[in-house]
Amino acid sequence: MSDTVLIIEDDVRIANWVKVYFERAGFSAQVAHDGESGLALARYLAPDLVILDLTLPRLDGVELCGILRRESEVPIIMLTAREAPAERVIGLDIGADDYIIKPFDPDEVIARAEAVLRRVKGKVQRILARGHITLNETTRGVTVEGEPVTLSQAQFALLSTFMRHTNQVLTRDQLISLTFGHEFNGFDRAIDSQVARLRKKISRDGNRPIQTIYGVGYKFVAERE
Amino acid sequence: MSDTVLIIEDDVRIANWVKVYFERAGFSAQVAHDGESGLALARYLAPDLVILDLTLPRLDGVELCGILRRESEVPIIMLTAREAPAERVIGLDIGADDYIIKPFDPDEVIARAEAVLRRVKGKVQRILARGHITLNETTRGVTVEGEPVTLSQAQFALLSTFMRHTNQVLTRDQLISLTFGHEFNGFDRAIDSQVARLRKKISRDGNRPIQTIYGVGYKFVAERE
DNA sequence: GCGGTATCGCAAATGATTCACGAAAGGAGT
DNA sequence: ACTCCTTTCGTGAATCATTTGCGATACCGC
Repeated sequence: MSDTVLIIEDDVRIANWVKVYFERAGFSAQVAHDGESGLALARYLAPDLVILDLTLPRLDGVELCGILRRESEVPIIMLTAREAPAERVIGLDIGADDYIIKPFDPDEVIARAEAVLRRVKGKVQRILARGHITLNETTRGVTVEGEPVTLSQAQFALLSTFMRHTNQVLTRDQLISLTFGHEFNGFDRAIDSQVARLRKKISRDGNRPIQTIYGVGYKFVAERE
Repeated sequence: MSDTVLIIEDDVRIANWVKVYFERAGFSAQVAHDGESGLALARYLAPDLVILDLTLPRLDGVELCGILRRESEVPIIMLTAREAPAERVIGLDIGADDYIIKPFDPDEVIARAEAVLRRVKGKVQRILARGHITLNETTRGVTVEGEPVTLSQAQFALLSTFMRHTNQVLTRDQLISLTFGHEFNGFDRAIDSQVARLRKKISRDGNRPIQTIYGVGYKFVAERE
């Protein structure tokens, strides 16, 4: 399923040029040449991304950006004239996700578009909840029995690995490669320290989520005893 | 009640041409042909909008724009000669709300004028409030526990980014691209300085909204501890 | 009792903060 | 246009804080 892009740009030559590049990159692209038809098309198509020129006939790009923002969450990339910093700020303040200064490299447009799409799509808060522990990957917040706890980077990553493999026994090597990849500078017993520190922070009375499997490794369990 | 427009343009032909279009669009329009009489007329009429040529006899358009800006809030649209990017910046920096490059389509002038008027009149104050901090994007004012504080341009933009992503961890790279776009001249640790300066201004006893996430970045939180 | 595991503390490394300096930009007054 | 003053902001050094690998020792489970 390819993403559809709506390009609103009054200069026909530029519009088609950008369109071709988007299509070549696997997008489905549509073009509008003035603000009003752009708005109409945006409502009709519900595109995944809007490329919006700042200066447009019939309905200004800034205006249009504000309208689109109020009506949907669609990511917007503004095209601005070279050296127009004041308008740039306006464009961003009004809710555009990115902007590109003319004249631009079409490859750059594609790259930015993909970056914005990645960013916006990943905006859904990814929350893991197991038993009395929640882990929010967006806010990087961890909660134990409703209380927030603060974890270091490594501890957070380690807990994330554990929670993604609940009720599964993991050896130290598995923990290391799942959590840190293969760029870990310690021998496998360094994990013990991290597990100890993690345990100290997320264990509560009668609830020790990380169990030791003697001679094998560790297991994260969610149920209370 | 129709809006009155003051057109300050030394080329009599162009001035009248624009005047006719404005009147046809329902505006009441007046014309001045040099800077000094333009200034006098502006003071006398208190127009709702000024169309201002960049190059004027007796009193330069840039000068005039600055004077008008200091004396009132009247929106100003500059008319600039094609291929004068440096002057464009000056025009906007000096406080114009928009600019149009000659030669222009008169319909475009009307459209821009209406857009600017909508923007200025629709004094929808865009205010962000998080905890004890408020940020008014329209007036560019910031308040901490009811007290106004003054921030630099960059600090304001940075705080705005933080407040738009409350409770979300942002890396330095994210902060830079969200706040300044891709035209940032510094390496990523320059953000540290700005965060420090911003913290100094918006932190209060027992309330440090910008948290450090060691090894990751920063997080703006709204709650008190 | 023995090999595996927990706990603790330390020190090195990494990251963050603070401070001051200087360049650059903006503004005021002449 | 020129000068002087102020503000802003990136940079780097010094300082401070946190993290974390690792060893020593005590503790378990089998």
